[in-house]
This record gives sequence, structure tokens and C-alpha cells, in this order.
Amino acid sequence: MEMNAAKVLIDGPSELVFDYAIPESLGEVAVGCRVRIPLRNRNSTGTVLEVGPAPQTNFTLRPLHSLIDPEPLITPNLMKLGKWLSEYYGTPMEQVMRALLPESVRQDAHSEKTRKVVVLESMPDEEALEKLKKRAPKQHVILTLVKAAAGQISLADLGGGSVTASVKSLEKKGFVSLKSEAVRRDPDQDQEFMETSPLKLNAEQEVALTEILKEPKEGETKKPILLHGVTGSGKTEVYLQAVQHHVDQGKSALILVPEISLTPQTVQRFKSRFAALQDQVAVLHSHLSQGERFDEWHRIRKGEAKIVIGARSAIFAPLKNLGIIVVDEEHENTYKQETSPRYHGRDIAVLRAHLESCCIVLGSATPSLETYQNTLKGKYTLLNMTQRVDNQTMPIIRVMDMKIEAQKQKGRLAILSDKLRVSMEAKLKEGEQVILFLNRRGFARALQCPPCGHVCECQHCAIPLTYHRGDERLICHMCGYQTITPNKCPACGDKAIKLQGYGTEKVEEVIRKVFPQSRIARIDTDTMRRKNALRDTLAKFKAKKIDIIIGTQMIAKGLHFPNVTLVGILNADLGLHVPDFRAGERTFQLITQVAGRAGRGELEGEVVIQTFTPHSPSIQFARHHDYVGYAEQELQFRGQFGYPPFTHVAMLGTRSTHERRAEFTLQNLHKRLKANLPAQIEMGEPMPSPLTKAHGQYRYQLMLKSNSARGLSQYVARVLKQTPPPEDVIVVFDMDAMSFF
DNA sequence: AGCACGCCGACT
DNA sequence: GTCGGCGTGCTC
Repeated sequence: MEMNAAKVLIDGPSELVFDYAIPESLGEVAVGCRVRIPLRNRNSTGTVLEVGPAPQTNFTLRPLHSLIDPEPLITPNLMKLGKWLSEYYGTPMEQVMRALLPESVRQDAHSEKTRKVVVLESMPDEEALEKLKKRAPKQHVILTLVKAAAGQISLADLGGGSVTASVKSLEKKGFVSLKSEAVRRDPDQDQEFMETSPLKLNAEQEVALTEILKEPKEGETKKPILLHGVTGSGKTEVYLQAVQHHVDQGKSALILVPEISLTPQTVQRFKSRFAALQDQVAVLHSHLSQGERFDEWHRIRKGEAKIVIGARSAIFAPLKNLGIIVVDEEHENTYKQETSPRYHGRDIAVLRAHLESCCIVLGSATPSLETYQNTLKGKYTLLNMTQRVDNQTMPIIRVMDMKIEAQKQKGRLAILSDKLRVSMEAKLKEGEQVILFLNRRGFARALQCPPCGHVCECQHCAIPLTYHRGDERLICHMCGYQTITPNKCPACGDKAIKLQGYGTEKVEEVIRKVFPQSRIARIDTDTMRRKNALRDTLAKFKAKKIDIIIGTQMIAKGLHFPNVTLVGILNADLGLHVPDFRAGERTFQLITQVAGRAGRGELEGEVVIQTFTPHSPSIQFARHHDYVGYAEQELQFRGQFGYPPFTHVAMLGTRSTHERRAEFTLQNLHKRLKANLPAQIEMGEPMPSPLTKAHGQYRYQLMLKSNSARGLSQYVARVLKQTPPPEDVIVVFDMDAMSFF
């Protein structure tokens, strides 16, 4: 007899895939179903990968026990997506499955939140009621309350546990019954959203929207769209109207934002615009409780929620009939997941749109070079928005050469240039506000010569060499090249060559001295530890109770303060001279984004950039608001040194509390990888990570490069499987790594 | 010979 | 992950 069988991926780290017979009594068993299965002499759980005729085996298949959920939890498209993820990132399928389903949904036991409600069954007659009032006054009160509440009231509203005895007694008499009712855990239940109407689009927005909504030609699929719009050009309004269009057509929409906690304003705008459809909007992010996530996820799966806004993991939301995916600020690094599977939310979004045959819009003022390159190759459609809405102008950007300032301010730490100080005085006098920005990620120290600005770089990789204190060496973190730390500048011969740096704390101290009258707040991870501290400080700033904000990355994104007319970037070099080939791109993006905080109201904005390397392309092109110019020269550099988007770069790392073990394990892996290294893979040397010790663990890393991401991942995964690491060493493989620390 | 312990491979 | 087979080695 022809019996169908299911290929099941068994839960647990074993990566086991076995065939099981499908008993007829189980009904429809589809791909993506979660199932209970026998395994040896015990029970286990798994996910159905395939369903088909039973394979030829010399043993009889054991039957599936039962379905955990009546319907498949993972749609066929999401299963395909998962398979792709597993191969591309070299991640075991089991771990991919964990990313596909939230833990609370995956768990065998369902956790719908319920509440007890008391329902009126029948009312006693007058006589009985009177009797009750005398003999059991509490029961009488309950009955009146239930009746007053239209025959149904929650147990909690009646007074909770203290009334249960009385209710039980009433139930026995048949007057009421006690039932359970599912309640939705709404993460935003205490918030009110005022509905907003669509804004009038300007000509550029109109063109963009039309192109986004254009149906593909018969038999063709729509190319992904890059919406490149300058800061303040009204991209969000375009997304909103595009989403509206698809929702009107009965389709669903998915909006990805970099990080919910950093983009509350964007989420707010979506929730407000669709306030009338509030029950159809779901927000997914990491701060949801397990229960909230469970509810939101099932609302999406059942088709109740058709508009999903979320951070990267929302890309796996079980939406059906997708009309459009929007990836806001597509260049953001937060789209890269930093635990396994280390996927890039934007890339997965493009793939999902392809699988679902839906429209996808990637939006940014500073597109990633990966995405921009795809428009040049004709794989994506490029739409430009060059004007700010409401005729606002782009801020004027000035660049201050801190080498000259350092000479002027002889002996003192040059934190504030004369120009920036004078501008601040002028703006503050007018009652306008100032943001001072300092990127503090300077821990991986490059060696820079203060008089001439020269930075020691690797000849092979064109990235700054990193100073390692222990052995006084400079190491290249792409290829492993090492050299002795010079005691004078190789360019100008000056002996002042040194590691430079200061933090926000130091800046605050200096600014308070220079501007004793001003109200100053510092925003960084140290001062914003308290819950809601960021929100409160920003609210105060908005209310003009603060004049100057000194901040790190936290204030770079998405903030809209019309009264800010001056932005100072105190040390643009800090992000520039880190051992990462994307350092330049990141600096360009950061300057452009931070500069975009200035002049968002009636008043014109001004930006002052302080740097020791004023001629660096990231700074010069940002100064002229010239994205295309920057991209062109940066792409040329990337091509020349074989960096992404022309290749794929992956990082293989080890971590251990024992330094030698981390080092030895990576050296061992390096040796084995080298043994049969395919020609198209290029490999560097193992070396200590720039952040040698983090979270009590020593870290070593190794760079790999290839034209084929899959090929590289598969090769590394195979070698990794053959060489399991010692127990106390963790091995990390990161395809398309975005961070090299 | 009898039994405890730990490694290693199989699990459909 | 977890079970059980089997080899090692120690004890009765």
C-alpha cells in the first residue's frame, strides 16, 4: 500500500532529519507543521520539511504521534526562505527554525491569555431574589452587577478571588456560569493614536509613489526599488501612501525599521495613519513579552493583522497575501543579526519579496553600497528624491581642520574649534538649540600623527593598522599583517605620533566651562541607563528646556527637532580610522544623518565638522551633500581591493575564557581550512580581535573572502563539522560580516 | 567473573 | 539531546 511519509527535522542541536509514516487519523500533514514524534524510546518534537511517498528503506517507518498545531505554522514560502538562509549563512537548519518561529509560538504548550467571565444564565424570580438578599447578600450583589453589565462581567471586575466562593455557589444554583475568554495582550493598549490623513505629495514624491505602485508587466516580476531621498525629503509619507494602496486592495504590508527603540517616531506615524485599522496593525520587536509576541504572531497568522511594523526579525512574520515590503533606512547595520543565524534583514527582505512576488522598497538618504551597486547593475530600480519637503534647504556644512586648531590651542586638548564655539554662541543667543555629536567608538585605536594627520595603514588592505598594547605592535585586521609601532611619523617624521581620543564626559566638562549659562544634557549609554531616560531627556529638549545636547550614536538617527539649527561633529575621525573597510562609508552615512538633524524647521541649519583629515572623501562628499560622488569613488576603492559589494567577506572567530585555547582552536581551524581551500576563497591569518577581551572572553578572528557566499559558507560549515571545537571554546561564523570587532 | 564508568555512535 | 553498547579497568 502506498503510504505518505513526512521528512521531519527534529528539535535539538542534533540536526537530525528522519522519515515518519503519516497515519490516516492525523488528517492533513503539511510542510511547515510542527509535530510530535517517537524517537527511540522517547518522544520528541520537530518540523515537517517535506511530505511525499515513503522512501525505500530496509526498516518500517515509525508513525508520527500527533500534530502540535492543527495548521502549519510556517508557510511554504517561509520554509523556502529558511532553507536559503541555512545554506547562505552556513547555519544548521534547526537554528534557522528557531529564528523563523518565536520561542513562545514554538513551544508545545499554547499560551493564550484568558480571563474568567461570569455569564448570567437565568435570573431568579422576585421571591428567590429577596431571600437571597437576606441569606447571601454577596451573591445578590453579584447577580445585580452581572445583570447591570448586560449579562456578562469579568471575574476581576467583580473583585477577583474574594468572590469566587459566591460565584461558585450561584453557578451551582444555575443562575450564572463561569467561562474562560481569550484576551489579547496589546503592547500599546494604553496608547491612543490620533488618525492622520495623507499629506499632499510634492512632485518628486508623486513620481516615486507612482513608480512604486506601478504593476509589473505581464509575466514579469517587479524589481526591488531603492528610494534614495535626502534627509527630510518625506520618504515616510511615500511609504505610508504605498502601504495604504496595498491595504485598500486587501493585501498585507510589512514595514521593517532598524530598531524600534531608536525609531519611535516612525512607528508612531504608522500607527497614527492607520489608527482606524488599529486592530489590523501589529508591532513586533524585542521588548515584547513572550505572551505579547505569541498574540501578535497569531493575529498575523490568522490574517487579523495585515500591517506589520517591526525590527529585522519581523521579516519572518507569517503574513499572507503580501502586497508590499518596506525596509526603512536600509543602510542601517542593525539589520544584521548578531547571533546565529546571522542574517541581514534587508537581504532577507529582498528574497522574501521575490518569493512572495510582491513589491519591495528600500529607503535611505545614504543607501548602502551593496544596494546602490544593485541599481547600477540594473537589478534594482533607483528613485531619487533630492528636495526637502516644505522648501526647507539642506544645511550648510563647514569642515574645520583640527590640526590647525591644535596648533592654535597649543598644549590644550583641541575639543572645540573657534568656529564651532562662535557659531554656538550665536545660535544660543537667538534661543536656538545645538547638538554636539561625538562618535566614541574609538577603542580600536589607530595611530595618527597630530601635526600632519597621517594614519598608519596596511599596504595590502588600505585599512588602518590597529595598535596592540601588549607587544607594541600594529596589526592589520583584514589580513593579519604585523609591524612594529613606529616612534615617529612615517610621513612627516614628527615624534608626536600618538593615540588620540577623548569621550563625551570630557566634552561635557569643557562645554560647561565655555557655556556656563547654558542648560546642557549628555546622552550616551552611561547617562541613559535608567528606563525612559532617553525619552524624558528628548522630551525636555523638545520643550526647549535644554539648550545643548552632547551625545553619541544614540542621537544620530531619526530625531526631528525643528529648533535645532547647529550640529557639531566633534571628531569625525573617530569612526574613520577603525580597522574596517566600511569605516569610510559609515562615516559618510553618519555625517549625512547627523547633519540631517539641523535645519528641519523654518530656520536654516548649520553643521560644523571637526577633523584631523579634512580631505578624506567621506568628509568632503558629505560636506557637499554628494552621495553619488561618494558612492562612485568608494565603489572604485572597494573594487580595487576586492571588498564588498564585489565580493563577500566573512569572519570566522573563536571565543574562550582561556586565551590560548581561543587562539589554538582558530589556528587549528585555519590549518584545516587551508588544506583544501577552494581557489575562489581567499583567507587571511588568525589574529587577536581588536576587542581582544570582551565579556570576560578572549577573541580571535580570521577573515575569508569569496565571490560566492554560499560556496564559502558551505566549505566552512563542512570543515567546522569535521573539527568540533573544545567544550570551552565558542566558534562563530559570520557571512557578510558587518562588524569586525 | 562481576560491575562501575565513560566514550561514542545511533536515533526514521 | 539522550540512550545504550561496549571497552577499560578495578574489585571481590
